[in-house]
Order: sequence, then structure tokens, then C-alpha cells
Amino acid sequence: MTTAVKPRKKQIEQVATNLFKTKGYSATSMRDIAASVGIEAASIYSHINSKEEILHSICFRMANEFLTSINEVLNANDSIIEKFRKTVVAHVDIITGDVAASAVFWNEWRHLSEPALSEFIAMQRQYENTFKSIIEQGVNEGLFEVPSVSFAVMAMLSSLNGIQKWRNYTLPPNELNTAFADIFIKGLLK
Amino acid sequence: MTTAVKPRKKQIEQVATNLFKTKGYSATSMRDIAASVGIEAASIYSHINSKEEILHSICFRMANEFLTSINEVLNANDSIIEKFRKTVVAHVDIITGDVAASAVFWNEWRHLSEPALSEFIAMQRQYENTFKSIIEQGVNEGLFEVPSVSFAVMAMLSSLNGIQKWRNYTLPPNELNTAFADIFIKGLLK
DNA sequence: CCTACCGATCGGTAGG
DNA sequence: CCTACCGATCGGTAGG
Repeated sequence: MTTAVKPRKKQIEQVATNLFKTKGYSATSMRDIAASVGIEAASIYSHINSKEEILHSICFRMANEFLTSINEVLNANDSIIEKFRKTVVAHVDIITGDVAASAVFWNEWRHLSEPALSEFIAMQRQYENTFKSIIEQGVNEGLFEVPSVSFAVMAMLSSLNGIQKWRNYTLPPNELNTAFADIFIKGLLK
Repeated sequence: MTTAVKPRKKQIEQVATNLFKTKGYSATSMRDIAASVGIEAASIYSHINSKEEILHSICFRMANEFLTSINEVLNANDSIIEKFRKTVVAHVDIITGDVAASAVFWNEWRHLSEPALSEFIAMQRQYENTFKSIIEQGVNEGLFEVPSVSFAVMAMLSSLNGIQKWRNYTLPPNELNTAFADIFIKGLLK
């Protein structure tokens, strides 16, 4: 029986992700990460170049996942309500699929330095704007009624992204995604 | 014309709150705070005992505000929908009333050490449970329909608490509070 | 409120 | 992947 050995680099990133989530990026030292992996701090640098490189990798991987997912939904041939539902479900699935990485993505990106910081913020805005265009279309079709489209997007995203702070999921992931879709579709309907 | 001079201690706390919000508690040094106030780092200690004391003060002040507010609503003689509405409005008002302190309350409390940490978590739970009891009563009266009361509370609170991360309010505070109440009442109604 | 300073810890490097 | 170590910075104190 062979044991699947996780490549060190992946292991370091995973351990770091969990520590970044629990303690925060700044409060997590390279020695914390090394100790969790079971090696010396200096040895980490055989696999990665800096602490920020790990943060960069997590933040941009998640940002790409979110953007890829919303673009797929956008290109499908669905009603606007269905597009909205699919976007919410996909967003929740990405979060529950990797809660630790989502927490880092949402809470620790501010510790990126330029130019990565600006790039990351631009990706965030792009995602928000795509989501906004979906709600906007729902309003234009007379299906949704909102006091402000920006408000609706931000209220939604804050709610979904908050999952990573929950002490428990309250519902299993495959019910959580549709529960979110339902509550917000109802909330936005005219 | 006399200029109202802010007592040093209050000034230090306010400056620290803003820095904790922007950079995070761990990444904010006493020297950062001192520089923003315009004094030397060592001079801070004439007014406060430790960095954590500032965090403690912010977190517990906000926790008490939230708990006081929800208990007032609970004791009023209103319909359950009205209680729900008032709770949401009050919650949003507290956040928009001090966004920086709310951000610290929501994002930095994990850096408290025991026994304050456990006390703080208990207060959070108490608030969530009170909110939960309001929704539960709405369900019992046949007004609300939710897949899980815990889910509804957490989805709500995540959404409201997310305000502190918004790049802009999307709506002025006196419309934001009722917009939140409306969207979630609609979302929870049977 | 300042100067001067403490021990601890940080991210990271040299060299093997 | 390790030992040994670097300069910088941390929260905080002594003493005025």
C-alpha cells in the first residue's frame, strides 16, 4: 500500500491557507507554517520565494475561479432569473469547496503589495460589475425591483462571502447554495 | 474661538480604530498609531496599557451597542415583522454610525486573548440567538418560511456586517437601513 | 511626553 | 532540508 505523498509546495500552501484563515496573514509567521509542515522555517524557501507569494497564489486562484464561473453562466442560454440562480449557486459552491481559501481571498487580500493589489481589486470590480449587469437586466425586464442595483449586488455578495466566518454551515453545502438563491430571488422579485 | 481639543486617550483610540480597520490589528504597530497621533510610541503608554486594551475596548463597546439595541427592540410592543424590521434598521444604523469600529468588531476580535475572547464570543452568540428567536417567532406565526432559522440569521448578519467592507455605501445611511429591512423581509416572507 | 533601550520575533539569506 | 545567522521591527519599560 503506497501513501499518496502530497508535493511539499502544495502542502505548504494548504497549511498556510489554514493558518492565514485562523490567525490572519500578518499574525502568521513563516515559522508557524514551517512548524505545521514539520520542517524548519528556512526550508520553506526551497519551495516558495516569499510569504506574499503564497497569499498571491491563493487570492488570484480564487479570483479566477469566481470570474470563470460567472462568465460560464453569462454565456449560457438561460432566462435572467435562471442566470441569477446559477451565479449564486456557483458562488456558494466555490466557497464551500474551499472555505479556508475563500476566507483568505475575502479577508487578507489587502496585504498584497502593488502591482498585484491593483490587479486584484480590478478583478473584484469586474466580478461585481458582471453580477450587477445580471440584476440590472432583471430590473429592465420588470422582474426585479431594487432600491439600487449596486446595493443589491453588495448586500448579496456580503451575505454569500460571509459563509467563511460561520461557525457551522447551518445547512449542508448542496442545500446551502439553493437556500441562498431562493432567499435572494424572493428578496429581489417585484 | 476655542478649538475643542479631543482628549488624548480618545484620539489614540480613534486613530487606532482607523488603522486596525485599514491594515488589520496585527499589521498595525504602536509606532504607526503614535505617528498618526503625532507623538512617540512610548508616549502612548501614558494613556493606555497595551495594544490589546484598545482592541478590547472597541470590540466590547460595539458588542454592547448591538446587544442593548436588540433588547430594546425585543421589549417593545410591536408585531413580529415590526420587531424584525427595527432590529435590522438598528443594526445597520450602528454600523454606519461607526464603520471603522464595526470593521474592527467584525474582523479583528480573534486577536483578543483569553478570557476576553470567550466572553466576546458568548456575546456574539447571545446576539445571534436573540435575532434567531425573532425569526423563529415569525415562522411560528406562519409569516416567515425559511429552510433553516440558523441559516436565515447568518445570511442576514453576514450581509449587514459586510457593509464595513463596501467601497461606497450605495445608498445614504437613512435609506440603506430600510433597504436592508425590505430585502430581507421579502426574502423571508412565506 | 521624551530619549534610550530591552528581549523577542520577524522575513529572509548563506552555505552546505 | 538543515544550521547558523542577518538587519529590521515589534510591544513594552525605565527613568526622567
